[in-house]
Amino acid sequence: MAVVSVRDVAERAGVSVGTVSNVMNHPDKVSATTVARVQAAIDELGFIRNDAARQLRDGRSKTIGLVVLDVRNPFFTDVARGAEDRAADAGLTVTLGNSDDSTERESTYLDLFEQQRVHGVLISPYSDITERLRRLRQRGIPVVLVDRTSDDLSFSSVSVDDVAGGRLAAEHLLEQGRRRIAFVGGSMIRQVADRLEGARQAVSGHPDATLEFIETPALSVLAGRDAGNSVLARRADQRPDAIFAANDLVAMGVLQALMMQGQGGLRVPQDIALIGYDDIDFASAAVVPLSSIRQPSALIGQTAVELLLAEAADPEVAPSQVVFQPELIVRASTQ
Amino acid sequence: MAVVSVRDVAERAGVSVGTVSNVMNHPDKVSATTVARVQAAIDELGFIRNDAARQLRDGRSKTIGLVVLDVRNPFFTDVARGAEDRAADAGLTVTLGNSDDSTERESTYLDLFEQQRVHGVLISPYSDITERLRRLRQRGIPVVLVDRTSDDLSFSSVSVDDVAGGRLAAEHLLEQGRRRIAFVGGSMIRQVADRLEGARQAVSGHPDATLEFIETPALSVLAGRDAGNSVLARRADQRPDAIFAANDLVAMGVLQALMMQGQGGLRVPQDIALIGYDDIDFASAAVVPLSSIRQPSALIGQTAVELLLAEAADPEVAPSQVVFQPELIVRASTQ
DNA sequence: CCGCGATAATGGAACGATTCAAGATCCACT
DNA sequence: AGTGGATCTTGAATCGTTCCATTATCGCGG
Repeated sequence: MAVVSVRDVAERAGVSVGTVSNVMNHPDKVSATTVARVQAAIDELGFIRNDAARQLRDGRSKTIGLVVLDVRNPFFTDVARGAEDRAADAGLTVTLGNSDDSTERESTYLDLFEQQRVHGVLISPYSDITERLRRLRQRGIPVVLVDRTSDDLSFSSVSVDDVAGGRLAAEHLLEQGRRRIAFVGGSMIRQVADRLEGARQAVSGHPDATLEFIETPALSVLAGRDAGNSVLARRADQRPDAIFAANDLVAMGVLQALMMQGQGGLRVPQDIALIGYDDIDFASAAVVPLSSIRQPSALIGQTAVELLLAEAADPEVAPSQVVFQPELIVRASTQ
Repeated sequence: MAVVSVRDVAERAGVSVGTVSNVMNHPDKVSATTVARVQAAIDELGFIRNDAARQLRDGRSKTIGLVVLDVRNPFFTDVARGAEDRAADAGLTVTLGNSDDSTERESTYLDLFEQQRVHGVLISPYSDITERLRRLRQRGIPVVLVDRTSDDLSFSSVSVDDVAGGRLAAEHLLEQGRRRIAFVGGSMIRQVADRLEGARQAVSGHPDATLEFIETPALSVLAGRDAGNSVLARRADQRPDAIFAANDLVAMGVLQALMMQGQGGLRVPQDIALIGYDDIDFASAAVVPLSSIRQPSALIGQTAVELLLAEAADPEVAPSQVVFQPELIVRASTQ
């Protein structure tokens, strides 16, 4: 009695397998007494449908694949939560994949999702995989870009205006009287480039201000710490008076490095002002509460699922680009 | 040409479907020239196996289900990462479910995993679902408890000695000369009860020390903040001189509440010492770097998958209980 | 030149749920 | 009692893969 199948249930209830299936999927097509009898058999035997068989039949699974750049970044877990909640409303689940700044991992997840014939794919792309995504869609798997717009508008996308966000951050620093700004970040993703571009635009309006780019190998606390230490190691007159970090993880790393040093530590914001990006929960709890650029993370996830469902319902629907505006959150680290 | 199946590949390569299958699963049973020809056909057609069909055939999926109490807690994402990595080595993936202190959600995920005929279930249980888990196993789905021991040792489990952890934390506070200790936490999970019990044991060795239990509705930053505010609202002589928070999220909330208040704020650790639990990455970056009890989170996840694989390979193998020891990490918040 | 063993390749039967056309049953009404 | 129509139920076909028992092929020694 290891596995119970519809056949067993049907036998027990004295009906055909077709009827059992109807009881579960179209109860209106079955008389009340039969429903009751079948239901009883299901309960008695502890029958659980086999998802694989259902999926095989209708060609697609009830799972949405989500590939993010870094699961350890609370911004992405928040996006995932938003997506999960919205998906649950539609009876779907979300499988979370983590590309971790690796083209290979990213590709592996797409393979996996394609094998699983997922209901759709939400992805915050790391490498340029437009062709790959196009193929996915051609095979009937809807794709929605997350936290990124589509270059040629051929995919639906949900994103935040990163250029505007970068501008907001840099303008805020300039308004606080800072003039030697350093942008700390790296990893070749669009978001970072856009934020840097926004900062450039802001700085270009101030002839006496400069913008320096300190590149990091990743967007992590650790990478931020290294960058912070490199700044600390400079001669005092070579240091920036403000740092704009590509995200809050980096900002927190920078902050740790700047302040932890027993003797030669710098003061934030007096010596160096610091602003991050994402406004994760922990930003407000940092050594010095962190100014940041807030993104509506959960909403991004929800919206992405909505666009996905729209495309799944009608593959011919025109792709739509949803762009949210970021918001400046000022805390102690910049004033 | 929407979907390409083995049949199409077979036709293109001029062989039977069985041979195509053999090329993919038992290449040694097929001549080199045929392998090449079939491989070419696969590439040309862009064939991708249908997971549902494979699963249906061999009865179980290549996915491990993991149910955690709170995905937003970095401790659990770290556990998940560890599990994912180890699972990937075995060619398996991990689906992450989030019970969020809800019996219903927990149960929903178990239903889902059972429908998916997952390879196994890793769970950090919220409610008492021993019977449910037993049934899962009876149906051939291995179960391993995570961050929790099995009451009757009938399940394999990977956990950390929470009583010892609680003792470590409280003893440290006592050594720092604190005598009025408050334990802040809640939610009816074992971990919390054990940590409290450990604290009790430590305090009971000091006749002049007291332990108070401040219950919270959840283990979140928000709940911690509320608890912190309630402490702040007390008359000064009614306040504890040390707080042991059930986890770092709660601790960070408490910390925010104690310090944020413009005027009446307290100093940590001078007025109140504070220690958390888990030692998440953000603990060291807090307003006041947080002392904590470290758990080997990624290792827990890895080990859990290993026990799972052992049980999957041989269901008769005796369940084993792996218990790790926690480690005290002292930072500024307690000294 | 036959037959033997080994190696390759084949074809069809599962796996379990769903669907759908066709058949069975029942009831009301003439 | 017979008929029409509505409501239920049935059983076979289907999804795409893997497994396994057969059959085909080949080389080689007798």
